[in-house]
Amino acid sequence: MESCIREYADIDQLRQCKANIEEVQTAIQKLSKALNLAGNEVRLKILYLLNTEKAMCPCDLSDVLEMTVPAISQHLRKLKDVDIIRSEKKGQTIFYSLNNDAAQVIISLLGNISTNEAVLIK
Amino acid sequence: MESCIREYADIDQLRQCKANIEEVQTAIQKLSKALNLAGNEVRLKILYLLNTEKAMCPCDLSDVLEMTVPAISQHLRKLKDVDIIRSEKKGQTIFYSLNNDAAQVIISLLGNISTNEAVLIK
DNA sequence: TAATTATTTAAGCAAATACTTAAATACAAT
DNA sequence: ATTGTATTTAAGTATTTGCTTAAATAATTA
Repeated sequence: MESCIREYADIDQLRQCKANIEEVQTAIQKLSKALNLAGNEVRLKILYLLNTEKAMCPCDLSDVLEMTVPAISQHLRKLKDVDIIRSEKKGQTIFYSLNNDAAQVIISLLGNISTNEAVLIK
Repeated sequence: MESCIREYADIDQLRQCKANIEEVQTAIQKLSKALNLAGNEVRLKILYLLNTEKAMCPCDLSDVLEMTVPAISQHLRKLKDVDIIRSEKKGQTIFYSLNNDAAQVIISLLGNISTNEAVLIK
């Protein structure tokens, strides 16, 4: 693209950056995917609830979050598709819970949310 | 909505959840907003670069990320709108850098990305 | 002052998102 | 077997998103 013409553009720095970015490419891609999923108010609430309540069914979540069951179900599917949550069937009820391995990043964000001064976003 | 009819639905638990959610409502809203911004591959790369390079201009970012300048500029604006980043003008160049206060959450996520086993997302 | 460079803004558009409602599936109970 | 409950799936739709290109601003240089 070579859009920089500034003579004081540090060509070496930029080359370094490109190499650097390429190295973390897949890690960033995965992280952004996880953050994108958590970056939805409804889904973050679901994750928050699963973190505090251990396990909940779509029906309960629908109640608590005051949303239709299909809407909840579709969010759950997205989270399950990337293994952030897992499901366990008991009778005709399906209980969802956090998959602690993959949800680690998000759990750490949620952990201190109630007493969180770190969230200074406008 | 009252979609749960299961007799073993713990009504008290659900009421507790609702109260709980209401309490963290604004915190979750803010956090999801931040995560949503970071949950975009291009923006996460920008944040990663700003974290390692201290400050960069749209022009440099355009070079490194191989995207048009307007595309970069629009991402920067979104990040700036919520004060995750700030800008400093030097001549006709505008240098963007992380606003450590508001970017704290994200910085902590990026900090260990290169050696990150925590990101197990598919 | 005119041309160049860095950046933003605006308009347009294709793709993604998040809901809605209706239908399908699966299990349970009568 | 039939009805009822829990859930998912599918189709439709309005909104949002992230780019594109072109034009507008602003600062620098010739």
